[in-house]
Amino acid sequence: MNDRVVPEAQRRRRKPTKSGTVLSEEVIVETALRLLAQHGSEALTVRRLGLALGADPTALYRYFRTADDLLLAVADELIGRAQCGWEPTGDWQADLRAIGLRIHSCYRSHPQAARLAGYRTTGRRHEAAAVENILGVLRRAGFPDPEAVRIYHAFVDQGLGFAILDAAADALPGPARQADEGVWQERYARLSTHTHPNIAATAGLLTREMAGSGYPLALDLLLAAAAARLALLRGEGV
Amino acid sequence: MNDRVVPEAQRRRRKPTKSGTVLSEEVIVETALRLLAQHGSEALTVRRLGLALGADPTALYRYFRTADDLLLAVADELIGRAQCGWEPTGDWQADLRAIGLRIHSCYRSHPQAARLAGYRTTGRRHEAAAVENILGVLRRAGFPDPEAVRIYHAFVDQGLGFAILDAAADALPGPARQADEGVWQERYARLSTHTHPNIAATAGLLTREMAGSGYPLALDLLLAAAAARLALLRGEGV
DNA sequence: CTTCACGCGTCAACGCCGTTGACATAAGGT
DNA sequence: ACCTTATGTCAACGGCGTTGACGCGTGAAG
Repeated sequence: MNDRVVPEAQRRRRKPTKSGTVLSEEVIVETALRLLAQHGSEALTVRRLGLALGADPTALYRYFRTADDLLLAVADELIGRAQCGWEPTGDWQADLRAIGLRIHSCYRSHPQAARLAGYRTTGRRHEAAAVENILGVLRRAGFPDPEAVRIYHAFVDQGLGFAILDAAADALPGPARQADEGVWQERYARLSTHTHPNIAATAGLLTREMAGSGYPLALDLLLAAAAARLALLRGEGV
Repeated sequence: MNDRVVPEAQRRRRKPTKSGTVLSEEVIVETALRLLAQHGSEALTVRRLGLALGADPTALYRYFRTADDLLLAVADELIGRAQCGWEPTGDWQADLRAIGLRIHSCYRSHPQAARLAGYRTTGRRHEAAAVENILGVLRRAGFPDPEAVRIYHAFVDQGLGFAILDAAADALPGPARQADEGVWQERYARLSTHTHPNIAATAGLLTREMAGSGYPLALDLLLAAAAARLALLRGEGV
């Protein structure tokens, strides 16, 4: 049914659910975020969300056309939270590092939303603000416009790519997640020195390294290389 | 049931299905890839795969313990295809660049599969070979083991991250994809100089830049920064 | 203060999904 | 030629998202 949903602005009557709570888009999105944070990504089903809200599961269809729609609303909320309170310091490398890490950690803390919607270009308010901020940092740092735009692209998509990759791993249902993480110990640490000498020689290091995210290092490498380019441009310019 | 699956090596008897086809891991994985390519990522269900194979859906459980297991096999096949035919040249930067671009383009040519399985750690044959190769390139280049492992992690996850990000965008259903791509022209190019000065100043550049992938530049930046680190290590070492 | 339209919570049901256990059958070493 | 057992098939389970019909009670209208 397409016309089940009444736009939030036009809602007039509020009927409490059986258990007494009053529903709204806001309450539902917040409950969904709480559910995800507390009980993992498997917990977000229409039925369980209904249960958590103390309402019939199908009541949600009065607020969102599909479960997908609900997830997009959750994702939108995330973008806002990632940027909330950020201020430029004047040190462009520190600023970009901070922005990158914020996006990454914010997406990872709500992995299934990140996985579903992290690669979309929304064109909405929060996204536009982020683009403006990052471009500003780069141009103020002294990158000429064409270079600023190219680095912007690499920087943003690197952050989103890692965010989606790590979020997707975080969002795996329990058993699969443990299995994937265990591979480094259970399997790679036991490969023969003969067939896989390089893995065998670094097995212990690998197990430890792969437990975390590769993003912080990749981010630093990108920033370092960008700084080298900037120095080169300045050196030639003068 | 855990003991339904007989390891591929030990399989002896082959009984054709009702419709006459003979099953094997290989046939199943290939059919799965075809299904994904032709009918999108939602098309990969046990039941539909069984239908496409002309077999009872549950016959798959003789080959893969769970549907997730099957997905891992698909992921590994993708990794294998990305690597097929690659040979080291001795120039570590060129080698890593080639591997990175291969993974990226291979995943993008199977966007549905990449989106579904690109972030998994399979621990299977092709993945192990890839890990071994990349570690080998880095260690032969002269990176000490701890550094080699860290750079391996950043390099691989950056490649996978961009691959999944770009694949996800490629795999968007037509209208949504055009909408997302159009945002740069339709929306960002029209923002006011006053509220978004940096976007307004670079709008034309942005529209052109965001049409492609940011990966090639990000890859080069990562390799350049890694080379700088290596030079530093060598300088100090001597 | 009454009336009454309709917003929205509820219920039952549909058709998918992955997975299991029991069963049928035919291949192949002996 | 037998007999073990690999492997295809079938029926069934519980969970999922989603829909259509129903009716309660709220808030506006008179």
